[in-house]
Amino acid sequence: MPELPEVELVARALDKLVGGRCILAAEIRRARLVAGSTPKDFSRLIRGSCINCVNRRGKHILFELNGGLVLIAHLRMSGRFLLLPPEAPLPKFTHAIFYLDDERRLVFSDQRHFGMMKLVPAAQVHKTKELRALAPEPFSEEFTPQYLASTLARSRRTLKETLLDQTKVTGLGNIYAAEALFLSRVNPFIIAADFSRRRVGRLHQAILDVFTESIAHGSTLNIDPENIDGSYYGGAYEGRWRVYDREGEPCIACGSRIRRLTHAGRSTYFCPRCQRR
DNA sequence: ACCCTCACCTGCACGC
DNA sequence: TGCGTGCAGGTGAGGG
Repeated sequence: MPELPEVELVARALDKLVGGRCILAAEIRRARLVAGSTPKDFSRLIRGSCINCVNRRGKHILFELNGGLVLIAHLRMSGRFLLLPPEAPLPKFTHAIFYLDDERRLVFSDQRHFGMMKLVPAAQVHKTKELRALAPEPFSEEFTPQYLASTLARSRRTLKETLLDQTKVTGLGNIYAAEALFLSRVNPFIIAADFSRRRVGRLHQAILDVFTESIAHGSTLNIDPENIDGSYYGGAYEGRWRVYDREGEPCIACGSRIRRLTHAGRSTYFCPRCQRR
């Protein structure tokens, strides 16, 4: 269920915890986890690799291995990386185990089975179907208000749908899209192409602000790979949502009741007063 | 190129 | 207590 801030924090934590470690062996327990490969081939390919560093692109985690391979992982809704000490039992829904050279195991567990992993040559990473169509990184120089304005101008879908499209803006999910729209006081149901160009700057800034704030506060979820007993919930940023999951509660700005509408198959939370069309 | 629907899974909260 | 229903933070395939 992670969005950009969670994935960023997971990647940073993994970089610190497993950067420099080597993978002695890998065990894939759920075949469909590894896209485009068999568990056997995947394990054979990754065995003996050392992890140079761990990065992020969009919501994908990139393990850069020596030997010219990159492991691309996506957590989707419920995927989680855990670093288990030698005696710790495997969590439920363990789909992959990487045996490291420090006696620990890096485990991928995923209740809803939506997560995926893929090994690709380093030179091909950004040409894979997973990464090649992604929009610019929100914190890159490319992601300017002008970029956002011209992207929105070409979409006939609503702002909310367009913001969730990773080829238009990368990193937003259902929570932070709602938060960014609220913060900039923009109505989620405006057709993107009809959105006033004058207001794009404020929306652009709000996107950066919700990401920055959440990363700084430790995100909404408890994604610490070393917190192997903890629940997924209980992240430091939890409870700081301004509109998400607050249906019927008072708007923090005006006191109106926050509304929830199902839109494009997903819940959209907004303040009917602050976010008028 | 764009946009829509459905599919992938398990668990949990809710109402009866 | 049990059972049915709808919902959950993400994306890709396949169709038009």
